[in-house]
Amino acid sequence: MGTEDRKEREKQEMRQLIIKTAMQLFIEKGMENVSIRAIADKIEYSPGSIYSYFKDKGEIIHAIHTEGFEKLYALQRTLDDVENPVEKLAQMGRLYMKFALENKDYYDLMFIAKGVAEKITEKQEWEVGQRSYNYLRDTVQACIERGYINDKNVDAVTFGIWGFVHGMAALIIRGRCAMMPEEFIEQTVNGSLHFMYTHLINNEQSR
Amino acid sequence: MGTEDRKEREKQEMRQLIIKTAMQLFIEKGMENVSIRAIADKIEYSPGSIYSYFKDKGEIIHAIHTEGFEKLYALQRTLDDVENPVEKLAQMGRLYMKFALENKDYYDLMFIAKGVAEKITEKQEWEVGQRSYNYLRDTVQACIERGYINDKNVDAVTFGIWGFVHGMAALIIRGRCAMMPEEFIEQTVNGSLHFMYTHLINNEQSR
DNA sequence: TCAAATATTAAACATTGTTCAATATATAAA
DNA sequence: TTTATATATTGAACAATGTTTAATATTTGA
Repeated sequence: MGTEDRKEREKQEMRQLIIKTAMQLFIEKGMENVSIRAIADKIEYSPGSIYSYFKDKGEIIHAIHTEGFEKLYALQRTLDDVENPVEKLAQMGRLYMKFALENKDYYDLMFIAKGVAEKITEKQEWEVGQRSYNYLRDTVQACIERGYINDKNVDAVTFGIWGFVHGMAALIIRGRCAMMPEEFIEQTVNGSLHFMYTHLINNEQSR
Repeated sequence: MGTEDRKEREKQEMRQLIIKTAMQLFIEKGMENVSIRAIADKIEYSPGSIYSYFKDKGEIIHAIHTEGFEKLYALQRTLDDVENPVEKLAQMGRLYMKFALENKDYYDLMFIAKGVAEKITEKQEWEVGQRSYNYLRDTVQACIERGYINDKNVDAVTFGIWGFVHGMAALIIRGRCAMMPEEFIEQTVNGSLHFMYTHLINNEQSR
């Protein structure tokens, strides 16, 4: 009779509205300055109502978190056609930094914020992140197999490279770059990425 | 007549007691689960009293933050006698990771936590961190000057190397390493550090 | 011993996430 | 259409948070 389907659809729409509104407020006022009441106010519902759609605040945050991973993975997949794994790695680095710095709130939630990762290990919900990690790992693996990287420890290299880009992003997002003027950050990051790729990777003739 | 000196000393002792107690509770129950009331309880004072010694909670956190930087800098200075800048860089990397992973709460406060860095830019209180940064930068500079690193952009290289170690530390501390089993983390980090130093640095004969 | 300065307290405030009985609304059967 | 049942929504209440402040103890200097 279709009415149950509609109910379910409306429920999902409401969930989406809450998530969307929460994200708007996150960007506006910063993640920790957004209360359930503020979200409820904005959609003209009572605070208690939110709890018929989400178990708690953490579940809202987790939903946004997952959305972020979808976005990142979609970006990574634009590199599917890049044949040379070194070129792919270089582009992925730039793309990753771009994503982090242009979506600071998403990135924060995904990779920095406290109290988000804990619940994830409970469920097997890391999958959505695992996809992105594997995409990087496969590229590193290809680099090693084709002799571009002289280190057989795929996991160590992958983690190191991830740490490298994440580290810069995290330091910038969490405001730990007081030692350099704001306007130099971008070129410094570019310089660092360049340094990484010219030094970590063997040039063609050496393999 | 000395009584003012004593007053001042007692005030400082009280400040220290509060900081010490706060740190204890931070380690015990995690940074965000420590209330002013809990600290007050533990030292058998009223919550309000804390505010005669610290402007607000942020000032307590900031004091611990500064303590952390003292500890880190002291560690770095143990490398003063290492002549070879490459060796010094390698050791500094290991030492930095060790500090981060053995003092997760300090490290979190110093380099990850939100709401700590903001107040620092207000004052010129970044100095204590700047010292540590310069210590790294000077070492990188020496590496470049002696031809161990083929990149003239000192700041980019320094930031990149810092990002590299910070990134790994931050991912571990904030629980973003679900893709690898707990017991492999240490050896992976060691592998990454090794990868970094064997690839970023020219070997002796090439300079 | 006593007035002035200082330290400490307990109570109050506003804000937070969350719960829950009461109420309104929508649905399915008669 | 009316009625009973299920669902959705509300608003008040709770406990915990950081912080302020008027009242109270305590310490100080004469």
